[in-house]
Amino acid sequence: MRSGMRDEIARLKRERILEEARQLFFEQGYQGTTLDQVARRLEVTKPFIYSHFENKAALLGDIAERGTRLSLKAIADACDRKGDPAERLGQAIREFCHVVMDHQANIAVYFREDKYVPAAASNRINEMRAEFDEKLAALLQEGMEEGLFRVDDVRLATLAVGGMISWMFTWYRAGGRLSDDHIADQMIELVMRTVGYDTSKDAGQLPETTS
Amino acid sequence: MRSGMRDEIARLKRERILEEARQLFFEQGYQGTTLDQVARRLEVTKPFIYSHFENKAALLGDIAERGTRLSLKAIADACDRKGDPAERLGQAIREFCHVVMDHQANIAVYFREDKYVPAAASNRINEMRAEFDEKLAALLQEGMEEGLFRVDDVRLATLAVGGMISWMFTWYRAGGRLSDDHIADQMIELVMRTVGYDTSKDAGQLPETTS
DNA sequence: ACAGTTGCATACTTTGTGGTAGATTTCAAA
DNA sequence: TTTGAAATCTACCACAAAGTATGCAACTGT
Repeated sequence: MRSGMRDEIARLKRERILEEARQLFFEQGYQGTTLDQVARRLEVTKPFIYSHFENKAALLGDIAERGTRLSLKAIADACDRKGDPAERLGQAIREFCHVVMDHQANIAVYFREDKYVPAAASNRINEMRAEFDEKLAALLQEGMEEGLFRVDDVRLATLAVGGMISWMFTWYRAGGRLSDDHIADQMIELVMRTVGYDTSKDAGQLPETTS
Repeated sequence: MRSGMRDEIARLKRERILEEARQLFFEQGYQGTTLDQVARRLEVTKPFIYSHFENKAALLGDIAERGTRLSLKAIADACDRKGDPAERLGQAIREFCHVVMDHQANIAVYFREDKYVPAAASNRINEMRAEFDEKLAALLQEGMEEGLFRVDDVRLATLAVGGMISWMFTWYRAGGRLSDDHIADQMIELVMRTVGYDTSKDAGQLPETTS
């Protein structure tokens, strides 16, 4: 067996452990979940987990870090793209919405269990969160300077927009009344208004006073 | 000693216990806080707490329930008042903002520790949350019908607005860059835009195309 | 086929903390 | 001052769950 394959298998095992842990932490809380429960779901025993992770908190750290990394990536990718700030903001919100919906458990577990994330992971997460806010704020600022957006306080608007989308992890249910794409479209619309973008400038929208 | 005074003292003691518990739960998490720590802060011992509360979860239940009750009251009071929907929404958001800022620990602890709130309190909380959403949604609906607001989906807009304000518990710091009143004013402005209210109709605002 | 290494289960220890029984103090009323 | 009850402390228990020592089994490479 080539040694690359061992690593691949080890990575797969880690992934499966994280998968079950994330689901149980999401459903029952971090402290409300025992490692024996996680092991039982995987049809293994506790030492199996300990042979792949340092301790229980390491599981939480990985789960939380992934949620943050994906969120940052969604925003960063869209922000760094070409196009006018309105288009880029729309795309950033769309991707962030999908991250929240597709990785709801990661995001929810992180925000709830923040306090128990190991310091090393927590530091990395805080850096990513700072970068997330900076990217988003910079995009709003740019839009302001181009006269596309209008807000009194960019920092506050950033928090408001970020919160509006992040909050989705509390109410989103897969397979609900609305499709994921529809939810994302709607949220984009609401965000655009929040930052004072005049959607009547876009094609296919009725200006307010047409007669 | 009149028996009324005993009750008053008992209530005071309960309040002090809740006060310290709330602060510690907020700072360290519910499971991260021991009852011995709470007792130590009060300069008493554990059985003192048990003579006033059934168990640890009862503390959490009371803390969580209060946060929800105050949030609901803020929205309900403003919604049930007279005035046009825009004024009432503005007032509702203002009061809700102040609840989040003044009772941040209650709100934060509830959202984080949701899973560990006893069933009885949890049921009452869920009823209040449903009422919160209904009141807010009804107000948006009313504003829609009067042509003041414009959103594609009232339910989604309600969640977005509620989330934008609720999320404040994650970033608000007392004594920060902006005053509480200023933050509330700004949030009202952002919410009004989100629901499609045309603020240029208000006095003192410049219409977009004046020349 | 065999040696050596890796991986995991059995079964155990340890510790922290929620919760409690019973002793003791405090205090109002007589 | 005495008394009885309410309030609170001292000291303890029970137990759950994180983490581990030891050994066995299953692969890998020669």
